[in-house]
Amino acid sequence: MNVVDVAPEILKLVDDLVADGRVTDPRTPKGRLLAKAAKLFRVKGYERTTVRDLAAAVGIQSGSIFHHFKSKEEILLALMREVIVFNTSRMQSMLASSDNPKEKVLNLIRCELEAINGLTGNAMSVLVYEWRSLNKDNQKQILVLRDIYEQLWLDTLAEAKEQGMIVADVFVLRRYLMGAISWSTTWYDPKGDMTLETMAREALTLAIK
Amino acid sequence: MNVVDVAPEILKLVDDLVADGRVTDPRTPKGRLLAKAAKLFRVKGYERTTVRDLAAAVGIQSGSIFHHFKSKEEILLALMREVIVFNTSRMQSMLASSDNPKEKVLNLIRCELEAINGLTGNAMSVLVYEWRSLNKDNQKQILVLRDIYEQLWLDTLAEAKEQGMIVADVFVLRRYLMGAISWSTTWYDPKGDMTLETMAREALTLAIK
Amino acid sequence: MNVVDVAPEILKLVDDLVADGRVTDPRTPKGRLLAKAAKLFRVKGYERTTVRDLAAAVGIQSGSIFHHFKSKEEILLALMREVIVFNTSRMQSMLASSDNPKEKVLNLIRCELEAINGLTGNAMSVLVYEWRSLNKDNQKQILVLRDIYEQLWLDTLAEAKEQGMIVADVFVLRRYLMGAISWSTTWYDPKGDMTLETMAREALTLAIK
Amino acid sequence: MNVVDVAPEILKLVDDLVADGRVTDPRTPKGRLLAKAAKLFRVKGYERTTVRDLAAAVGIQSGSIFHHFKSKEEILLALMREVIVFNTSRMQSMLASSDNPKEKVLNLIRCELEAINGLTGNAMSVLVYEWRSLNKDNQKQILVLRDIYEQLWLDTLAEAKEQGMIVADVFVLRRYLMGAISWSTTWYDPKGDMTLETMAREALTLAIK
DNA sequence: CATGAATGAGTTTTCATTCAT
DNA sequence: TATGAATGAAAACTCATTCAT
Repeated sequence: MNVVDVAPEILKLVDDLVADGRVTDPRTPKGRLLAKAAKLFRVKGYERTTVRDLAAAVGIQSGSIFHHFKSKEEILLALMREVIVFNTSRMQSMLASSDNPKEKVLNLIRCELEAINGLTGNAMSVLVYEWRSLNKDNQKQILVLRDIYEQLWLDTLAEAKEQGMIVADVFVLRRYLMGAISWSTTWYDPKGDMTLETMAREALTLAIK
Repeated sequence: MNVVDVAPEILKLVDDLVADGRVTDPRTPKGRLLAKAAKLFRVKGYERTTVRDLAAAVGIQSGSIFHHFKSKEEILLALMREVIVFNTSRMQSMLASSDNPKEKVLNLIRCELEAINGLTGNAMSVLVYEWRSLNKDNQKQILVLRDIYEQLWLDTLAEAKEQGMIVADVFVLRRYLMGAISWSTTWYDPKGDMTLETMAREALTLAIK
Repeated sequence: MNVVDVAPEILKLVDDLVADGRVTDPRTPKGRLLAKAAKLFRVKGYERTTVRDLAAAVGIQSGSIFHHFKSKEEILLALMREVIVFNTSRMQSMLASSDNPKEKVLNLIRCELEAINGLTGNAMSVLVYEWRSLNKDNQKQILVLRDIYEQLWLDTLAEAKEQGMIVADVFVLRRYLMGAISWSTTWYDPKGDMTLETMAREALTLAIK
Repeated sequence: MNVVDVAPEILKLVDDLVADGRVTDPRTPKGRLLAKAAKLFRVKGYERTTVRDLAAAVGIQSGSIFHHFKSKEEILLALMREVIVFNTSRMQSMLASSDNPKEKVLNLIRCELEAINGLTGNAMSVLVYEWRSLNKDNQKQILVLRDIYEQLWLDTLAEAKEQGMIVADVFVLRRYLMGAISWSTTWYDPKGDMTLETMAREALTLAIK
């Protein structure tokens, strides 16, 4: 939407996923709609965002929304699906870049903080906080994708624990970290003094001493 | 709702607050309505819970709700106000019981985990996740109460930091802890193997080494 | 709606069915809504009649319709259910009044002509011509009731055939008669010269020589 | 649509009418659209059939429909106009083939049963049951054509009555026959045991003893 | 002629809220 | 206080129709 400095490897990742049909091209009308929806759903909440709000945000008529998506819930679903797909891919490539377990955990934390507070922040917040707005079938669909994502975390934490870097229960630790990181969407200000890197290092000390 | 084993000091606290007019007596129709509302708002979400749902849950007609509360949002507001008032009081009395900073932090954690996953769990979840459903004025009202609550945390953490028990930034740490503990509402199962005490000790290791 | 001369035995029948909960009291708001719906659905067609039309016809707001019926289709369903129940009851009592097969057939014809062109004319037309507007489940429900009604016809025609009064195939004859009689809704004018009794006798000659 | 055995005189009739511009050539895209529309309008009803349904059925995009017809209602109108024109022509040539009034009536019945249950069955059903979907002007237009068609019936029945073959009122008889024959679209199964010829002879006994 | 994205007026339905009883 | 019928504004969604390409 804005001309921001997006790292070239991110642009490459998006292009690859668009080419695979796994995410919607953000330059198409449908992609722009998804971006605006993420923002509105995050700020106002899914239920309080009307289809008219969405349409107004992208400059079309409300009826035209349904040319792109069968229903309002389909928008939410697409949003959630694509944000997990993207961040899972991103995390996978980041994990590949290091062998050191501690570095790997730090990378996961960086990645998730970036996901929550960076480019995909709106969609990630929606994923975390609008879960109940999906019907059971759609929840199941997303759950499959989340499980893949979570397994990356659990495997990495287990590796660190084997090496004695972690004493806590891995499962509980992951849940605590998830809550801690997700919640940052409500208070972290990217324009403030603190960098995400500082945040990541603080978070690492929660997990690893 | 059910006859559960509630610690006598809790009952006493409720009675005191009821006497002060700071919380609604849970044995009155209005109190029962608040309890049911907390449950429904948490499970279905505030927006997706209709006034009819609420009325059906307490066995009255939807119109009768408005003899107790001026509007649906008033119910949400009362819920949030009372759950903070109650848990702030509770935390204050717990803090008074110890001088050891580490013990104090542990007590805060215990208290908040208990608040989120125990008797006031429904209302606490609603407080955390339905924030955007309040209008600006009501948000301001609740914010005043939350600030009092949060100050108890910040003061205690600052004390522990002074004594070298904490290296992290106190503000960031508190936010991380808040997210971690709040999020447990989505995964902690009181009927499972893990006790809240175990959870509390795990959480303590996030903060203090 | 209007003060018409309704035969006392009809009023009695309605009262009995109302008392059993099998038909809606036409004097209640819900009953008046059904009557207006029958008229509108017949004249404009079910699909072309909007809920707003219905509401305007009974002098309420469109939203209030849903206080009485869960959906627009529920109105159609109730209409169809009640008109069959009523006319089946009526036919049963008429059949009981004669032993002569020819007289019985004539009575069935009178009854159906009366149903189509008399008091229940609107609802009967809707029953016959708006069938496809019901979903499969609702069609099944009505089919059960229609089968009971049709069996009265088939049994009576079979009796007349046994006595040599009919040569045609009973099944085909019934279908032809049904079409002939139903279609009269499109052309018979109760205010014109021809009486329903004349119509009935003409119809009898189609069946019995 | 399929390669069915169509009598050569029917093909000839169609060709003549196409040459006159009175009916659309069924081999053209427009003609195929009309055929599909007839089917869909009959099965789902005119109102419940969307322009998208029509387009999908003929394998084009919904916008392209409007290159062939100015509006959806124009399709309905063309359908009705052409099916009457065709069946009127057919009836006229059939009437010419006999001098015997009884034979003539039988031929009319055969012709109408064939029209309702044979090749033009879909369009005929639509003509009979979707009447209210035309606006007043279009109704008037079709009415002119129907009157020509009906006059063939009335003249023939009047002739038979003069010869003492019919006792009933000719007008009422025609209406009854029309209803009886039209209704057969709802129950007659061309793949079942009964032939249309059997049906026609049964129908003849309704009219003539 | 064909496409397909967009329109915009219209539809059914929802639901917090009111108020006479 | 309680009821429950009614309100009315707003919601999601539909769909015939248009039009630039």
